[in-house]
Amino acid sequence: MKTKLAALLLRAATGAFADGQLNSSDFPPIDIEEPKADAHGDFSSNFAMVMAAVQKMAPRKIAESITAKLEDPEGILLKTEIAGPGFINFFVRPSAWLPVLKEIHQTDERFGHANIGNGEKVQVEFVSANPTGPLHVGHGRGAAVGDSFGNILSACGYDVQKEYYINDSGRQIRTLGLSVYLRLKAISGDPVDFPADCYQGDYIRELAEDIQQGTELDLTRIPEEAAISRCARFAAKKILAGIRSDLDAFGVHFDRWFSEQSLFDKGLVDSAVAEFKGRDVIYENEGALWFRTSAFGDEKDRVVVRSNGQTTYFASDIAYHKDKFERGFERVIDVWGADHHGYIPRMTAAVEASGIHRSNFQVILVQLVNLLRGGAPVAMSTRAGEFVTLRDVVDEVGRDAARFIFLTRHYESPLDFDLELAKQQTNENPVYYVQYVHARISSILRKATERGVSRPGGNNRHLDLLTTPEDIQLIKTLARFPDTLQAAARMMEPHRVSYYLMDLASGFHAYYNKRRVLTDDQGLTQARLTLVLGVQTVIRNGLRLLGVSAPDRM
RNA sequence: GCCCCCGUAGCUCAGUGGAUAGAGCACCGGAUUCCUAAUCCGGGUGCCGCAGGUUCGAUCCCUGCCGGGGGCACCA
Repeated sequence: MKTKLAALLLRAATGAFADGQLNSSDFPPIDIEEPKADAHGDFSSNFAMVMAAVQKMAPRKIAESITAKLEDPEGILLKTEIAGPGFINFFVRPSAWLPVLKEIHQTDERFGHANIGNGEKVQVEFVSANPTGPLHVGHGRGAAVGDSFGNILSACGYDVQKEYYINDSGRQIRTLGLSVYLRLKAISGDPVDFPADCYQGDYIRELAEDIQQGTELDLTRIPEEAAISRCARFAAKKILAGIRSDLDAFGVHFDRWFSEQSLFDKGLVDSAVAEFKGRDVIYENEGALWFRTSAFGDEKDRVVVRSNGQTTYFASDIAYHKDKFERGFERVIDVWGADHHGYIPRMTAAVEASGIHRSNFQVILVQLVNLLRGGAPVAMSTRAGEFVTLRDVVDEVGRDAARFIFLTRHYESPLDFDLELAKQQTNENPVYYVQYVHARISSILRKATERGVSRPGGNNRHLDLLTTPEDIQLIKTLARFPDTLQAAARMMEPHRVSYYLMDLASGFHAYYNKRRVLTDDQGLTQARLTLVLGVQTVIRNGLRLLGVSAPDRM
């Protein structure tokens, strides 16, 4: 509808210029918006105001010239008005909305999808938690945001790959191995001191018990480094399996799990370092190798190989992101926790040094989650192993509620996640409010079948019986869905879909209380069944993008 | 000290440079012989943190300040 109106405006403006009514044919891009106030019509454009300076004319005067030339061959418009400082307001003929229902019926699960992405290859990397412990609630938020955003991009015509980067190499993994090893020794009675940086959760104890059961070898009696390394590999593998299963339970699936260690195994870290060294982007100072990130906007240079010869995680990250673009992704999006924001300049620098334009690398910084129970903070400490895991949360409040709540805030806002609230089935927990629409409509359909009412196709001839303001209002809301998805994709804001669904749900519930779907009038019943089927389809499509189920009964 | 995010109704939060800034919760009152009451309808709230600037127009963009949270390493 918006694109149609924009085309009409442009044609009218061109006509007005040809007639000498306008001074310039240098027209700005046409922006059509939906006014908040009904009195301002269904759509509105600031076209005339925006070009006032170029035309050297009063905005209202321009608007008059344009609307005078406005043609409406399809009869979409009831009227146009010039209002305020020069807005052109469009009032759409109610029946012009009806074809939307046909479109929903025809495109069904693809309704709302678009092709603004043009098949562009995009990678979304998210979660990527180190396999040193179970996922916590913050990871859950990143998972919900990354997964849903990936879904939305796919729906908008991007060729999306979702990837999880496994930090299965380096210092933290060794610390994990050491933690398990020391716990193992403690279990077998050796006196041990646990260094402060060791992990101490119950899961470490379980891992220690598991590894000893799984082998004939007494790991406390073999050389220490070998034992630690063995513990590390075992523990990382086991924890990663747990992470996969937790994400699976959360409804999050990755196209690829990318191992950091594989970069070393293929020599990609060494070759990246060598390449940048050859180009003098990496240089040596005080025995360490430094990446010249300051030449690309970072505040100072960063170490990639320490003076003891060990590479830093940054070194792997450089090789990893280089590899991403070499795999053909035109755009790479990383979803990180907000505590990593200081890492953005150096990563961007590395990408740019690799010959990629910095705008092709984007980071979504997801703010922290405060876990509450009944308003009181839940104390958590990763090192001490006292925390509520993502799995705990999903088990307690359910996958649907958890996923939806993570997407009811802009990701740049800190989120209070209250476990008690998440379990409540009130309007403060809107996932049920939205799902209830789907269930209610299923119920209407069951009732219709019971009464022997046939289910309408999209082409039913009775749609023009949908004439009440409530009918039209609901269809208008449905018509907004494609725009909502595109805005969510363009602005990288999946929460827009959640808010849209709440809005649609509110519209439907109001409709349900005011109008009957199954009436004595066969034609009207057919028409309204088509309408509520449309609502159900859009709810289902939206929820699917968010990874939330659409139940037929509640 | 430097960097990032936040500051909008009593609370939790939406808000794409546009017109009279919106929801939910909480509070009060009402609606169900009839498709699921996990629902709906009515009732009122705002120096959009403060001060400048850009603009025909700023909650939105820019600068400074105030308040809250997070981050600064040859850690990740």
